[in-house]
Amino acid sequence: MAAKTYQVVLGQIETDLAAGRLLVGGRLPAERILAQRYGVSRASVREAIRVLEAMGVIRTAVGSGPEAGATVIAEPAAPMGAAMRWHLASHHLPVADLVGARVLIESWAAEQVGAAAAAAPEILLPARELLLAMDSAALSAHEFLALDARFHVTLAELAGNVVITAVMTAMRDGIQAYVTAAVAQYPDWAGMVDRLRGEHHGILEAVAAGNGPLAGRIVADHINGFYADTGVGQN
Amino acid sequence: MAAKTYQVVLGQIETDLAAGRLLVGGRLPAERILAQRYGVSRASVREAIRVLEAMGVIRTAVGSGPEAGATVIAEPAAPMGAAMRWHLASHHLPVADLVGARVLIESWAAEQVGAAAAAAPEILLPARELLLAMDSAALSAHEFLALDARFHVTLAELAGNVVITAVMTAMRDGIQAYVTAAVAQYPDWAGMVDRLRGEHHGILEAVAAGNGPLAGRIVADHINGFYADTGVGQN
DNA sequence: CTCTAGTCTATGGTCAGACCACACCGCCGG
DNA sequence: CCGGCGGTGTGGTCTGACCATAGACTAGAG
Repeated sequence: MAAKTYQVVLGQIETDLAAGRLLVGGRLPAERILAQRYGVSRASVREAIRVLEAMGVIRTAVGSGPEAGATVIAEPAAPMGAAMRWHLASHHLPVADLVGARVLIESWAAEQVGAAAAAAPEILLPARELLLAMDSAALSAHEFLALDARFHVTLAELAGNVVITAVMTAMRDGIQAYVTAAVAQYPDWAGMVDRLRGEHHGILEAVAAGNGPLAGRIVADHINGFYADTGVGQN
Repeated sequence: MAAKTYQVVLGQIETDLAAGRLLVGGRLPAERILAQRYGVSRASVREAIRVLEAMGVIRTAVGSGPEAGATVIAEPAAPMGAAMRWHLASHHLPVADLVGARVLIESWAAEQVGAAAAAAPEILLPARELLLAMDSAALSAHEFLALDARFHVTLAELAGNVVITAVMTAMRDGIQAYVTAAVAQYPDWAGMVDRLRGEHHGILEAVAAGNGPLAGRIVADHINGFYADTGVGQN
């Protein structure tokens, strides 16, 4: 199969990226320049740029000045989240499998963080602040869920593995709409919030105590319990 | 931020997909038709189609007949693999993190499969055949690695979680070039192959015996050992 | 001298229309 | 009956134009 024109452009850009000629924070040449340089039409360059954008490799902006143009970024979670959304939409990615993957990844992350927190307890500060914010009574379900999502992603981040963080973020992105929809119909949301708060504190305490395995078990129960009660992933 | 034209098109297609108006195996209308239907230019439709292609949602082919056009597919692993390649290239995704994620996912998968194989041993047949093929002495390093990759992905598939399978496939895709490059410089490839063969059989035996935890441990050692010896991910 | 408003310019965003390459489908002549 | 050959629908690519935006520049007013 002969490479399509836009794939040739992608190959060139990948080479530049790997060789360090393009750095994160730097900018791609203008579309018209790239078209001329590679001897292709601007339309083909634009198709390549669309793919790069979808892959979280660049961000485009119109106008002039240092913020404009195609800037190289590094957002590995974005394409994975988008991919999960698309394949959830096409009904070929069961929500239950996402839940299973979350249990695996988050319980592992909790274990790791438990070990790390024993040596450097201060790393847990961001997570503590999120829990404090979630203890506020005046939160809407939507706000609470947003903080909840950040709490889980933060814990995963603390495990210090970019791949795990990316997958975790991607799953939250993909699943968010389903959670919001399920919660909107949940009869006893106030009670649910109370329980979630308690479980969150349990997780953080276990992690802070350096008890990784316990933290992992609580996380697993926390996630499984939530999805079992709300019915997300049961269809 | 006003939605760009191609994003509008993507939104329409996502709606159709979620509503079941577009099914896997079905075909998108022709680009010219879509352009007319949404009142946009064909270029914008094409940009949307490029994104869908990158997301593993469609496959395009020229010509006429049932195989031509944009066919809806379901390849969630493809975009994740591509994303990992891109972000490995931009040096913002350490190979070591990929290795860590592999250890987590594959050892978990081995545990799961161990439990499942106790009830239905025949599910291991494809994995057995791959090991037999790998025992052939006449394999080049490249061929061996290809079978090795399939063995690992097959084990992950047997765990029956689409997300895990996708992430696993993606990691193999992303890491493949690095492994090939490292192996090409490895001094004692013959010895390495012998060891890998032995470890693979050990994994499969533990799985077949229903000893999930043991299988998980062997898998973890197998992966960590390989990367430690070849030096992949140490830079 | 300073500030403001208007203009310039570089950039991505979008469009229209054309032509090519390809692969099936069906007609028509042998 | 069958084989070649043109029709037709599809994506692939190019050209060239114009619009929208946002920073940079500049001339004029105060």
